[in-house]
Amino acid sequence: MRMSELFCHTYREEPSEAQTESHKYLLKAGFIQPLAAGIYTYLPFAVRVMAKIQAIIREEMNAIGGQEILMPVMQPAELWMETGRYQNIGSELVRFKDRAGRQMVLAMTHEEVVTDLARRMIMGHRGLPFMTYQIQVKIRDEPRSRGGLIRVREFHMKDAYSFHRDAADLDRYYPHVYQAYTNIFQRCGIEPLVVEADPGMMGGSGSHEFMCVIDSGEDTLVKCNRCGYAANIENAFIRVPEFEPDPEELPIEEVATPGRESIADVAAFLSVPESKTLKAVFYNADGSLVFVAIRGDFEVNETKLMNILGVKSLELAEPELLSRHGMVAGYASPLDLPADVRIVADRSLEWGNNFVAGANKPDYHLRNINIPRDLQVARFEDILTAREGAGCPRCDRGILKLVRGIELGHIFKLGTKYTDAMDVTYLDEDRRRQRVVMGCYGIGVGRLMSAVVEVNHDENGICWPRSVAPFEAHLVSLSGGNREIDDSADALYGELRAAGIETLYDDRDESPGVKFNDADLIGCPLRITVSTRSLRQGGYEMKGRRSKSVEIASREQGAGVIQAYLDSLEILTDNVGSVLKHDTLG
RNA sequence: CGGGGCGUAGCGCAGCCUGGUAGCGCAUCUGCUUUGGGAGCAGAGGGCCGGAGGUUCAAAUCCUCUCGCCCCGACCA
Repeated sequence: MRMSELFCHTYREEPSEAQTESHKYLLKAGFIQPLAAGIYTYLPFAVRVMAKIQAIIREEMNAIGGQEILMPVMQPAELWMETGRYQNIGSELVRFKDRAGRQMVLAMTHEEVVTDLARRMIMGHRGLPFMTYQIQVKIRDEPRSRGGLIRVREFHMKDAYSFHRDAADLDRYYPHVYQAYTNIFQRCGIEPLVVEADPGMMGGSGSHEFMCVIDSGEDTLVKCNRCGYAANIENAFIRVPEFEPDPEELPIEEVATPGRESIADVAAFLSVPESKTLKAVFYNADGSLVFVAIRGDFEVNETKLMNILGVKSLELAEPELLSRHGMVAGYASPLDLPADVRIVADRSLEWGNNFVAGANKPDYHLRNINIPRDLQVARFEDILTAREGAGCPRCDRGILKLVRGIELGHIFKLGTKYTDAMDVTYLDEDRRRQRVVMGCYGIGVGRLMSAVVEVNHDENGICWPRSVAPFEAHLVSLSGGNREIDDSADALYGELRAAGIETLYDDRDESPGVKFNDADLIGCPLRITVSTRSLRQGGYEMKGRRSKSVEIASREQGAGVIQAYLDSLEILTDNVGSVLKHDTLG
């Protein structure tokens, strides 16, 4: 491609709205153009990168028996009512009426349609298992888009769905997807961290997220320093700590704590560690008040709490709701709770005694609250947030570390959530009607492109891995009107194209500085310069974008030596369908 | 949805406090010179100052409302 004809231009100034590196460079180098909040046009460079990512995804999906389909974005709301998600999902699901007044939605994911498809297509056990996938636009009216392509309202997702005769077959298939996902991310130049995750609105029995570990990531992850345990903090557990309770339970005692409302203030005022306090956190869960009791030094994990309560919405209770139930914010007591207030006690309360808690009147706390002496708890739940330095729940001596990451892919064992709701069955060998079991597997394509940039850049621009670079070679001609150099560069461009090397040819009438800076910014893995200097040295200069190593290729050697140099730059992890290739679908 | 910030030329910004002819740099176009790290000179084009009301002789500037964008939080496969 000649840059003089390319529909794209780079920017000299840093775009002001960009906060993350990938957002900055994708805008500055002319890969994307914003249209509205979280909605972007993909320009030629981005389209080329995404096409390469998609090609990798297709290879890996096909290698585990996937068959590509394409499902509609515009869907009748009926299907979503059938699974209940029409009612359960908030306004991020775009709803509208068509001209005939029928209720419609724009697909934020495709479980409903694919499950409907399955019930039309599955006849008997001979038709199982199978896996279909698509690369299709998803529409999610996110409450807050951010980070360039990291969180957007319209994006491309590879979503795959597998259908099985039973859970055991899904269990057998799931590791193949796991492996294919690992291959995909590695081939794009990212070593993923796989974490145990919360299935969220998707439902199902278990899921794994494939994360790109980077400080700018929006998810917090825990990782054991000794064993392989890793989890999204939403779903992370900790080892039960060693704990030495006080030798005896002391009588309850009321103490004045004027103006001390926070755990930190109360603990300091009474000279006790925060772990000797009982923290009361109030939530408005689908409109009703929930009293959460947790040891003062821990934080509530709201994802876990929502799962336990089985509610759709959870937010901190507003003061009015508290007072309506006779509770006093800052001094609330778990004792003598009104009957209509549900209490959820975290298991951290089992790891202590003689707690300090609110007295349920302003400026007073109670010392020496003991469970179950003073407070009967039907059941302790795990609703605490894992923290740095906590013990690993899987091994004896491991310590958890917190890292940040970007969620690139998510795989779910959905089970029968959708096939139950939509009644998808098959006849087995004994002519018994059986429920179909599902898995589903997603990857955000644009987000993956962004993550590749987050991980592969320097202060001058992007350093694309060869596997997904918009072009392999960036040919820079510094002719300055010199006919010999123009001819020489033109000839080389022709040779490279003939040799099948994807080349971006900077034939513009620009100064060397402009061309070199653009080359660094755009980030093709190999830069080739033709200039009076290079010709004097015997040919063309080859410079690796990442390695910055420079070599001269003679004019006679032509494209062959460039191909060889390119091949030497990066060892591709060419592991299509590796490891688990056999014994899969199809 | 709460909190904060910002909307002035394609991009980055100044001007606003203290009302009085809308500016700067880059980019674009023309000409000449220049060509190994964002060139020089000369010239040119480009604006409903986000929008709507209001105050005023006069509004980019002051007031009210509104829309949009960004950030933090809530939310989120």
